[in-house]
Amino acid sequence: MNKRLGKKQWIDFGLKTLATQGINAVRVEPMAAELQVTKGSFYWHFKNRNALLEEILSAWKGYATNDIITNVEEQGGDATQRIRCLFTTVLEGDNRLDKEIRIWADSDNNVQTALRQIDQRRVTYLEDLFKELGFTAIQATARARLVYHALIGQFTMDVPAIDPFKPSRQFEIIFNMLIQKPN
Amino acid sequence: MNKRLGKKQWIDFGLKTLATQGINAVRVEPMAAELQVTKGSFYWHFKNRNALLEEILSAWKGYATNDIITNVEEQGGDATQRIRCLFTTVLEGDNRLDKEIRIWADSDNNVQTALRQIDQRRVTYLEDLFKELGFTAIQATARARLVYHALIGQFTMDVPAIDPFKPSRQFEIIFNMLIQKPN
DNA sequence: GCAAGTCAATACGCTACCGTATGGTAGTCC
DNA sequence: GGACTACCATACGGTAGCGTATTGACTTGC
Repeated sequence: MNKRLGKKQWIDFGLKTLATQGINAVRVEPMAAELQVTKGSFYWHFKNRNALLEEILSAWKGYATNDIITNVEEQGGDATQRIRCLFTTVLEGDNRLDKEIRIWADSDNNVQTALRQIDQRRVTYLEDLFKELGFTAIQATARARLVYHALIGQFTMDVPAIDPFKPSRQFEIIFNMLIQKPN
Repeated sequence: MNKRLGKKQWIDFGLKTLATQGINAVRVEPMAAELQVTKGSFYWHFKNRNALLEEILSAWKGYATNDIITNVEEQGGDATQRIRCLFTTVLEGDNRLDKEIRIWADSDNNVQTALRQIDQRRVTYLEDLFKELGFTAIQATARARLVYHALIGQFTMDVPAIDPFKPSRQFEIIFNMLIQKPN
């Protein structure tokens, strides 16, 4: 048993706490208690609470940049398949961290900025997929935004991702709607 | 000049503070300072902070129940017009309060419950509109959810509601997409 | 014009947390 | 085995905010 902690453990635990209990629960004394150490440990690794928050944010940036998109691209397939893949990946994933980051962003400008960049990147990716399907720029943009906003909305209200009764049916309807060319 | 405060002023100011600075800023001493009184006033009107929070929540429930839907219904018109009206009303409105309520709900179960009810009501309303347009139940459900989630997503990321350059164009695209019958 | 009722100021104790200072201990290096 | 490093405990002082108790002051009813 390695009772001694490293900086990484603190950051990981910070991320976990953020994801499960929100940014307000990321406080040094309570966390120290849960980790069975005192804050003496914390202040050895970090200048102050804010330093931890910054580390947490940049850890998330790492995850989010090297993210679903990469994953989807690795799976390959044509645009239709990739869109489908992206959907299911997001819908089935655990989005609590993303959600809490979004909430955190409401009260912290650095987080806000980081989040916007990630959002931008994702929307652009979606746009490209739709263009690949033959949609015009503006058609692609409209669709990409609609989808992305819906995805965000989906998990900020934590809708049970898959309706237990009519599961994939709705998914297919929406999917077809998005893919259908206008007129 | 009426320097004396009533319960209502406190609640209103609470709502305002919530909308502009989030639930974390709804604290009695800071609010008292801004209102140019001491907390002696607050504790005369309320048992404790939580009592204020409850009042705030139920005030919001009032707004939210007697809400956009009522508004849209008053405007009248057929389903298409009403959907269009609902869209623009929401997109042009000030959704900060709704957003902060949603954030608040993340850390308070009562709020969560209230919010779910409102969400439910709104989605159902949308569903009915789509049914009125001749969609089957499941088609209507899928569309209603997609739209609602997108709307939520739209303002939880605070996307500039109307893109300054291509304003209504995207709106029309999405609108047509939603209204078009499958196949 | 005086009693009741309404609102507010002040002063206090309490908790939760931040951050610092200082000293202690267990491994590592030579 | 002494020095050095990495980590942790303890004790302390400080702040923000909650809630309570007491007193004061203005307002209205009679």
